[in-house]
Parts: sequence; C-alpha cells; structure tokens
Amino acid sequence: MNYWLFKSEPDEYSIDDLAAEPRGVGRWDGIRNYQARNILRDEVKKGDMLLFYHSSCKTPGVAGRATVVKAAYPDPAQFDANSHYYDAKASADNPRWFCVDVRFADKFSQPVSLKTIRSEPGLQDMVLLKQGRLSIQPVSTGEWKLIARLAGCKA
DNA sequence: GCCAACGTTGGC
DNA sequence: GCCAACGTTGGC
Repeated sequence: MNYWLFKSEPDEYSIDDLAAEPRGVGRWDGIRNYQARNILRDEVKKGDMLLFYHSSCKTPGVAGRATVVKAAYPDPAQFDANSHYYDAKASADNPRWFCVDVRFADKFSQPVSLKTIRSEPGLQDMVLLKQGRLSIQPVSTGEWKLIARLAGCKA
C-alpha cells in the first residue's frame, strides 16, 4: 500500500465536492501531464491512500484524505469532443490519458497549509517542495504520518 | 496580475 | 536531437 498526494483546484473540485459524491466516490480525471499520467497509470493501486491537496487558492495545502477504489482506466474525457480535456490524438485502442476512482476518507479539521509544510523539518523532502508543479506525487510513510498529526488526526 | 519554473511544440 | 518560442502551473 502506497501513499500519494493529488492536487486539485478547489474551485474546480474540492474535498467537499468529493465528500458530496454518491457514496463519496469520485473520478480523478483531467490529468494531462505525462509524468503525472505515468505515476497514475503505473503505480497508483486500489487501496492506496492519498492526501487531497488544494492548489491555486487562498490557502494552498492538504485539505483531507481519500482512498483509491479503482486503479487506472482510460479517462473518458479524452474521447469527448465537447470536453475541455478532449485529445484528438487519443483513441479507444490507444488511450493517452488515464484516471482513477477515489473515495472520500476524511476532511481535516485543521488543514495543513503549504506554509506549515515548508516550516516543518520532517517534511523538507516532500516532492511538493521540490517539484511544485507535479499534480500526482508520492508521499512517504513518515510524511503521511506527520501530516496526519499536524492535521490533528489520531492515526 | 505577476512571474518563476518547467513542460510542450515545432523548425531546422 | 537541439533549442527558441510558447503555454501552463501555481504561489504570492
């Protein structure tokens, strides 16, 4: 079981939007970056857990957690000519982009801001601080536990 | 809105 | 395969 950090702009899709989905299950789609795509397609597995990160907003940071309930499958939006995520070079035989399904786990009563992460000695190696633009990234067990503690979670 | 970082595109 | 131009991300 592995840990990840997934980024989303809360104006587009927030932790509250995920929590409001039927059974708390939503599709994580719209990934259009090859490095993020490769991680999503090849490494993210059912049962893995993720930090739900809010980016490009007033207080960027980790807002909550979710569980991967379905491993990678072709992102339907790439085939939809009306979608913002349409890709004319993708085909059903040769899909280019992938998505996963995730289930809401919890929303932090105390979100862990990027500012807090920057100031925390145990989090200096987070990919978030080293490669700021990567939207799907690995998180170590130590980082996961520390974030949970900073968020006021017991476990 | 600005700008740094960095990914992508396309000419050669 | 190089690299300039351009586009996007995302913090501030």
